[in-house]
Parts: sequence; structure tokens; C-alpha cells
Amino acid sequence: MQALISQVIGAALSEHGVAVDRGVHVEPARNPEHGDFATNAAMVYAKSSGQNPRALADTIVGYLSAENLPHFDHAEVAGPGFVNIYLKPSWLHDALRGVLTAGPEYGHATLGEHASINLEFVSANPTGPIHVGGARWAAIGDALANLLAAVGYSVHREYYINDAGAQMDLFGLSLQSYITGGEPPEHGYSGQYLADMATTYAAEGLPVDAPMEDIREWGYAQVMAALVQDFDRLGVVFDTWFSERSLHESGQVAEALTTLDDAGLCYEAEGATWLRTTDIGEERDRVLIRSNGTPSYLAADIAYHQSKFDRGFDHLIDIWGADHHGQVASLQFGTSAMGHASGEPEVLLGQMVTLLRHGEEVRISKRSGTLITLGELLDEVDPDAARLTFLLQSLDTTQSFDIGIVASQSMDNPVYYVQYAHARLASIARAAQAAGLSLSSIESLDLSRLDHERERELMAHLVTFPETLQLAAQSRAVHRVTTWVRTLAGLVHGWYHDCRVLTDDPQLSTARLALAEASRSVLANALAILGVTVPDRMERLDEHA
RNA sequence: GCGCCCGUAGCUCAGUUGGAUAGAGCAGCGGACUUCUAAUCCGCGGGUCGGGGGUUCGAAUCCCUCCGGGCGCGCCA
Repeated sequence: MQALISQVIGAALSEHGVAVDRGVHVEPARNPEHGDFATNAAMVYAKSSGQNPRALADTIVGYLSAENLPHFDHAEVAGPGFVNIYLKPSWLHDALRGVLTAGPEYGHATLGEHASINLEFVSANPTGPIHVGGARWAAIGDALANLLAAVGYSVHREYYINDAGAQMDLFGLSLQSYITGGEPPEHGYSGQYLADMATTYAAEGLPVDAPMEDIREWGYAQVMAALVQDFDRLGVVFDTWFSERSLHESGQVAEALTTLDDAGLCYEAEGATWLRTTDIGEERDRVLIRSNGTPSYLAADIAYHQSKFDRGFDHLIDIWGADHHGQVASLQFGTSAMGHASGEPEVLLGQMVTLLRHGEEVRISKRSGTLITLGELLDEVDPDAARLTFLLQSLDTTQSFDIGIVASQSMDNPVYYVQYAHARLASIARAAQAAGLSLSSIESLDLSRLDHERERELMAHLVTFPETLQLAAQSRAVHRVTTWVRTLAGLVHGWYHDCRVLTDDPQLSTARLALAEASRSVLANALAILGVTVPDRMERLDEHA
């Protein structure tokens, strides 16, 4: 409908001799008094057409009125030159029919044209449990994958295991000291999880005097197993766990280094090999091969992203913590030097999580061992509550995650508000079935009885779902879906309160049942994208709970 | 010093990519269950959109500048 109106106005302007070079924006009116849709086209093109905005708006109204648009009622000029478009209620009834017909597919799009995306997120050293910051990327990455899939991309979830390099040895030495009771290494890892691992190690009867390498590898396996388990609890499953070591062992890192060198982008100095990142305005060049002969993290990362392209992905997206911001340009430079489009990989930087407990900040540091792990978080906080909390905010804002609030005040957590809306609608469906009420064929439904203001608002919001998904996907902003679904839940609750579905008026009840089913379906669809459980019923809580 | 992000109600955050009277949740106060679930609904109070310039019909949104906060600026990852 929106697109159709935009098209008609565009054609009208062209016919009127106006060059339509900036598109025609038609948006749902925010205020019901402004009709169903509004456009600012008259103000945008006033200058180039040589007319004042209101006169041009009058012209547009004339065209619209003559056009015989479906469901068109009338249009009028408002304010400085807006054109407000009023449609007959039947347009929302038709739209609702469309929602029901599309079912679980409603809102899905073919924007991505099946292009394949490799989405990498969380990626960390396997030297300990994932912490709360990682949990944010896990929730967001998984939901973004769902979102991109919903608009037509083929998405692959990937976790890069940084199992090569000095940190692994430091981890091995640290664990060894816990096992032997010996001196811990300088700047080593510490924390309860290492003590627990040492206990397990002893319980399994493994040799205390084993070489560090063996202990390191044993610990690595332990950490990975725990990682998979924690992600599973959060509902996140990766398609690929990619080992950094494998890149070194297969020679792909060496290969990448050769390619970069052949392109003349490397030089040697101070015993090391450098990448000329100052060529792209970086402050300094970056080391590719250390003076001790080992490739740097950057070298492996360039090879890693090359491997993603080798595996056939059309586009790469990485979600990184903002503390890695400084590495983006070098990696992209390296990737483009390997022959790929500039801007690959697309790196989404997420701001940090400030962990609080009842308003008091908890400093997290993996090496100092004061971390709150994902597992510990999920011991205290319902996984759905955790996920939705992470999906509430934009990646660009630092998130305050108060464990105390998300756990203890779970009554007030938005996740239950949204889930409860679904449970209520599912409850209506059950009651309707018990009463022998069912939806006849969608085409023959008489929806004209849906004329309550609550119903108008609810239907009008359902209509914006497809656009919301597309905008959210294009801007990689999952939280927009969350915002949208919270609004939907609010509208559902309000409607539920004012508009009883099961009445002694069969036509009214049937029409309302259709709206309930459509709302339930879209709600379930949206929650599935967010990765939040969709309950058909929820237990009544105690008064004091 | 340089780069990125942020600053919106007491608190936590949205704000449809520049639109009409800036919103929600929580917290506070006051109302609504003989009903398909009250984990709900309704009402009230609460704002120099960090400050100042600029761009234009129109700015929370774009540009400049200052202030305040976070993160980074390793041959760690």
C-alpha cells in the first residue's frame, strides 16, 4: 500500500513536470488525526518545482483523488505542506487477511536474494569461560542471524577459536600451577574456574607432572566443552567452530603472507615483517611476522577471512567488542589486498557491558579472575530474560546489565510482558476451539466488525512488521525488532482488555478471533527471530512474587 | 594528543534515517478483576533532547565547536 501510494505520487509529480530525484517518502502517520499515511513530498520538491509547498501539496491531493486507489477515502493538505492520506477501514481488513494468508512467512522478504553471509561473533581465547560481554554478542549475533535469514540471506554462524599464540601457553602454565601448586606465571590467568579444573584434573587421575602442553590441551578441551554447554543454555548454536591453529597448520597463514608480500605491501624492519597500514592513513604500520618468526594475530586473521571467502561466502560480518576497534582498518586493508571488496569484512562494533549487581558495579576481568561467566549468569537469570535484555539496546550504547534487577525483578522484565501477550492469545485460541468457534476460509472472513480504536491500532502496527524487519536487517539493528515487538505486546494487552473475543455475537467473535490469530502468529514469528521462547501458557504468579 | 561510541523524564533506554504536540518501561501517586489468565489495563505528575553556533520551510536526528563519560591507540589476543 505504502509503495503503491509512493509510486502514484511519484508519477503524479513527474507528470506535473517535477524531476523526482529524491524519491517519494510515504510513511505511516504517527498520529491518527493525520490519517493512515503521510508524505512530505510537496515540501521536498517545492523548491525545484517553483511552487510553494502547500500549492504543490494541493496538486498531489488532486492527483490522488483522481487516481482511484484501492481503499482510498480522501487526502488533505496539512501543516506546512504535508499530504495526509485517509484510507477506508477496509484496507486494514485486507492487510489483516494478508497476514493470515502469509502465516509464519509474514514479514519475511527476499532482500538478500539468497546471498550467503558468514556471521562471526563472540570469538575469543579458549582460556576460560565466556563472560557477560561475550554473552551480549552471543544473543545479538544469534538474533541477527535469524533476522538476516528472515529477509532472505543464507546465514552461517561462526565462532573463531583463538587457540594459537602466546595466550594459550600462558593459560597452560597458569593451569599447571593450579594443578601442581607451583608458582603461577607472571600476568597469568587466575580464578575459581581454574581451581575447579585442577580439581577435575586430579579426580580424573591425570598425572600432576605432565608437560605443560598436555595440561594446556586438556584444559582447552575442558573450556570448549563448557563453552558449548553455556551457549546451548542461552539457545545459541554455531554452525562452525573455526580453529586458528588449523590456519597455521594448513599453510593458509603463510599463503596469505606471500600474497601480501607479492602485492608489495610488506617490508622488514627491526627483525619483523610489517604491513604498510600507514598507506591507508593508519597511525602506524602493523606487524605481520614477529621478530621471533611467528605470525601475528593480524596475519592469522587476514588468512582467516580469506578462508571464509574460500569457503564460498558472499559477504562477511564480524561482531566485535568496541575494545577491538583499532584492528578494523588493518584487517580490512589486508582483506582488500587479498583481492576482496573494500569494506570486507563488515565489522559491527558493540559497546561494552557494565555489569551491575543491585546498582553496584562488578568489574570483570578474565585474567584477574573476577569475571562473571555466562554460566553463572544463567544460574541466576532466566535465559529468555537474559537474551531479551541483551536485545533491548542498540549496539552503539554501553549496556548496564544489572543481574539483581534482571533476576529478582523478573516480574517487570519486558520479556514476560511480551511472552504473556502470546500466552493470552494462545489461551483465546484454546477457548475458541472449546467453544466450537473456528476461522472459516480466510477469503470469506467478514472483518468489517473490527472497528474498535484498539483494533485499528493493532492492525496498523501489524502492517509495519515487514518494513521493520527490512530496516532492522539493513541497519543490522536487532533491537529495532525488540522495540517493535514490545509495542505489539502493549497493543495486544490493551486490545485484550477492551475487546473480548468470545461473545454471543458470532460474527464479531470470528472477526476478533482472526485478529487474535494474526497477532499471535506475528508475535511468535518476531520472538523466534529474537530467539526468545514462545510460551502458549504461563503460570499465574503468586501475589507477592 | 589522535580515533570510535555515548550524553533524551529521578533510573534504564527507544525515537520509523530531517517532519506535525519528543515516547516506553521502571520508580512515585490514584483507579479497574463475577470475564478468553490482573505477569494485564486506565489515569496523573515528571523534559533548556549536555552547552553554544550553523545548514533550511522544519533539527533529538546533519555540520562545526566546547563540556562530560566509555573504549582503544602492543612484535597480547
